[in-house]
Amino acid sequence: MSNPPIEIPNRFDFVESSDRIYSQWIQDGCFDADADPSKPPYTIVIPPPNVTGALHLGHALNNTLQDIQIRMHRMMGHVALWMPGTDHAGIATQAVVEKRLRELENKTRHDLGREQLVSRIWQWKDQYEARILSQLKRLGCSCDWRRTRFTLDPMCARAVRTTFFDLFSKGLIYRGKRLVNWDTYLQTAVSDDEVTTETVEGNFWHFRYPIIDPKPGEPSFVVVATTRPETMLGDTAVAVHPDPAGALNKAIESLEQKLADSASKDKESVAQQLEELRQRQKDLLPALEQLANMARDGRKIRLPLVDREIPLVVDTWAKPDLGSGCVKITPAHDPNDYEVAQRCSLPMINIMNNDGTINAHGGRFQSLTMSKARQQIVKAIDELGLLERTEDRQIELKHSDRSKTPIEPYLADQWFVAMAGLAQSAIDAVQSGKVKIYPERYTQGYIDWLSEKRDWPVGRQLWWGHQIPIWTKKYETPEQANSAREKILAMPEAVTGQMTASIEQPSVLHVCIQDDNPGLELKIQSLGLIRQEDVLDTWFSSALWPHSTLGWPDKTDELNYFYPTNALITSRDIITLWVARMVLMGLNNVGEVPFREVYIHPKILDGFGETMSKSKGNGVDPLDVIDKFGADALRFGLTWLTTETQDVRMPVQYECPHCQALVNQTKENRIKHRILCDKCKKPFSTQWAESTEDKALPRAPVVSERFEVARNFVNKLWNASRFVMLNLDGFTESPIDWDNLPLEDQWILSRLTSTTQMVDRELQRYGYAEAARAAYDFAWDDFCSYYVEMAKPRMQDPQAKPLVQRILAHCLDQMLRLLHPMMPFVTEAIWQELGKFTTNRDLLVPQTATKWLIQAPWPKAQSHLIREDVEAQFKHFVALLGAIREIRSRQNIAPKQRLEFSVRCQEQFEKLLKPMSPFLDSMAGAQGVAWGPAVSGPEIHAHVPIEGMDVYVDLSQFLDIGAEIARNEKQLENILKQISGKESRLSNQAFVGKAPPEIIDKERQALADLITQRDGVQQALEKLQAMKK
RNA sequence: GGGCGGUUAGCUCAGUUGGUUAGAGCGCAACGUUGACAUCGUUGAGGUCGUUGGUUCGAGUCCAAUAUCGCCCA
Repeated sequence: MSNPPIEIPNRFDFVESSDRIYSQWIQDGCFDADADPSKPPYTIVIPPPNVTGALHLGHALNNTLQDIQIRMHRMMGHVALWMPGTDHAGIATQAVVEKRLRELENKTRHDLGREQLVSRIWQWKDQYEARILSQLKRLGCSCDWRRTRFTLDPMCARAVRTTFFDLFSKGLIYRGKRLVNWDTYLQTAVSDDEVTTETVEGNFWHFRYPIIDPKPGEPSFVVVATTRPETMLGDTAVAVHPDPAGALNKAIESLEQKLADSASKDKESVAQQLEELRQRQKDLLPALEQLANMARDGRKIRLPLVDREIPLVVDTWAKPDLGSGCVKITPAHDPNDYEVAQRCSLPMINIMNNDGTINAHGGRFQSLTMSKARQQIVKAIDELGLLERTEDRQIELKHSDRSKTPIEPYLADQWFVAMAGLAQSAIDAVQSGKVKIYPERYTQGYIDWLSEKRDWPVGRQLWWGHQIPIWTKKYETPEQANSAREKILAMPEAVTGQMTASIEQPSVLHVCIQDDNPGLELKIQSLGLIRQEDVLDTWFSSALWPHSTLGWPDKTDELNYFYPTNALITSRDIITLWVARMVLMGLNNVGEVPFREVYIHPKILDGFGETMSKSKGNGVDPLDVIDKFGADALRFGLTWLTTETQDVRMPVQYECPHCQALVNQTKENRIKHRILCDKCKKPFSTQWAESTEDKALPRAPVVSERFEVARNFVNKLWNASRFVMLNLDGFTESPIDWDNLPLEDQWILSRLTSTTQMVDRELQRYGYAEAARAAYDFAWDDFCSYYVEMAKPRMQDPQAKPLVQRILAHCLDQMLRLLHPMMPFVTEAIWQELGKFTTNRDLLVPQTATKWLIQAPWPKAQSHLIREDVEAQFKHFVALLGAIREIRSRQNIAPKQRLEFSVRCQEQFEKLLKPMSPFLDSMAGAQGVAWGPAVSGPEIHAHVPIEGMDVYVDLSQFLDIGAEIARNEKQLENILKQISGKESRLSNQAFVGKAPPEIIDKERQALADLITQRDGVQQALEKLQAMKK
């Protein structure tokens, strides 16, 4: 099979090829993975993207890296399953839909009701899921789409119910009153992980609280300071430190220590703080001591505005070194105060409604928002003459990551998963090495976080998610609750383990039902129990993803074969939220870790080092990049950038839709609705466009020049392949005479083999950039710049041609395989073209090429082909070629002008390089006229000394003496610099005495070479200078 | 406050266990296009490796301090 008369275009048409190839893969079931005990499995579950919105560049990176592993392992002969799907992302998705509802229809979720809103969210989900999956397909992801899952689908729902029931039965799920982070905008609790702290300008208000019946000599009021004055409505105590003198002394001591340790420029401020504390010791301490005594004596305070009697208590939370030394205690609205209340048995008064307004406990401030109440309370306190002073102050304020509004700490009923045992199991899994995290430095954070063993608040006051399968009733007495419980546990459904019940002290009954069972639910409801409205935290269902997608709780063949999965590839911000929870849930449910390895990849930042996000306007849509550069370029570009230590910084540009000029994105223009092109001055719109006028303008895609490297590489590979195929006419499968291969063939096979080793090794250890660079360097430098160039003259020789063809075809074949995981489309397209010429081109493992490259065996390096001696010899050829090219360039000799050179060298160099003359001819337009130890340069020449050789180029026709003198002078200077460096090193007794002998020998040898070179250059210079005169 | 990471050419990044003259791509300069590729080729210019100190015969690499940027946790 050879020589079909076909035209190959000189560009890879990725637009035409990609969709066609992708659907052919699908058609042939190339991505399908079914349990096959005769082969090893390789499994990755996708980190399910949120259906909140479309994918961005970070997802493109994440999924490219997964696809590389999947494609490589598939080629290695594994049954490679990549499990796809999406995540319902409770808060995030509901928030987006609610926001649209408000903007477009001016309605709230309560106007619609639960059912209606959830149905709207399903519509949204359907739309974005489709979009996300099509993005993944355009990226080339080889997921087993038949298995696509969604965290809210019936299969995942069943896993959630089963898990919840199991944990509840084990007593690991409970309800309690806890202080939660309340998002007043979304009206739900959010976890600590969904909260960010920001520094804002605020105030510190100092209030006077009157003391009831002070004894003679005692103050008539205490001063407390607060950044949130409205919370005073819920104050239930004022605290003072039990031992103010001791606490102050301790603070002073630690500052003194700090003063001694700190650098001089910090000393001043530390000294100042110290002075303030000493002053405080003098001025304030006696009063604080007195207050502590008063507290012990049971003195009470009259809380202004609400007119409530509250105690003065002692607690170490009051810091004598801060403010007045006294602190108001609002247990229902501050985490620290909550702890004080528990220690001192104080009542907890909740003053806030779910929507962030003041409730009935706020008296006349009821139904004001917290911020309105703040103003009025400060005013009222001031009018009572109780406002001592107001300070400006920077305060740390928690914000909800979801709604970007300030968090109100709030006492609420909350469902928790008890973490102690579960967390320990997940710690053990990593410490024992059952789960390995790459790069290793992320391990500590994982362990630290789990070690806190904080119970996991799993309830969310949302409508979008898995509703908690618990039915609840509060009884009048514990006895009633208990007898109801016993009645339920005696029901057949409880006896058979479909249902269980527990008591929340003192008299609340909770019934948990395992499966979706409307009949049983009605039965329970008829007993007056009402289902919990809350849904579960999204991460609860995500935590089950590796086994729920494989069919758990059923013992499916898939679960048996594909679990534990091999690798999880994700981003560092969800190591705790997701990775840790998957580990502990996998261990709890299946009894085995969910994956063996976790690879944490870099994040993509914009040109200013900021994370990309839609809300900043600096995000990049992968489809824009794919449209402009092709999916292969996007993938290879991202792979190229995935180094171990660094995040990826990616400056982005708008591509003008009128003239295609690139306009740099800046912090200024990235928030604009319309931008004028720098070049054609015409306006275009951005993602922000709102007015009909702006929207009518064409939108500029946002792209990055950083994909040009990869786009160029795709082109290079395509054209190198094109060259090979255009030269395969008359291809025969003749056997190779391995023992008598020419140097260049041995060399390229050696390079190919090391490259194979490198790519294989690096990809298996997630060294993506290293693998990409190795493949790139081989293809571009070794194969294209040398081997293909040397093949050109050899092709003219009918005797040499068959061998060259075989080696070319072999190298191309192997290169395509190595590059396929990184750039699947172009390599597959070439594979199909190449197959038209020959399907038997693998020199090492004689085999017929598979129909699709995606199914081809992964190359196995045969290390005996690595020939360091050959590679070393080849370097001399490269040096000689470089020397001649350098002279050509310096002397500005026209490319078509041929020239002659001679080489003074040892015989072994002559033997080595003389046979390669044809290559110097074709690659440098130069002909060697004399070789050997006796050679001296022609009368008028340029001279370049290289290792072991003196190269002379006959310049009688071209010599630009000035240029030649300059070149030699520069070279001489360089050589002299090196010589003096070496001489001083070698004359250093310490070096000669202590350095290892091989290093010293190397230095001596290098020095001798340099001296020879120096002499040559000096002679040449003398000659040139004589000619000039 | 604690932890992690970064700082190397104009830009974006590599740099093995310390060992010749610190590399790549882009950008820049010069030359070049009828046979794989101008998304290309050849050649070149460009770096006191954030700062200071230490260990060592020898430090971009190891240690300490420091500056600065980013992220995570409190």
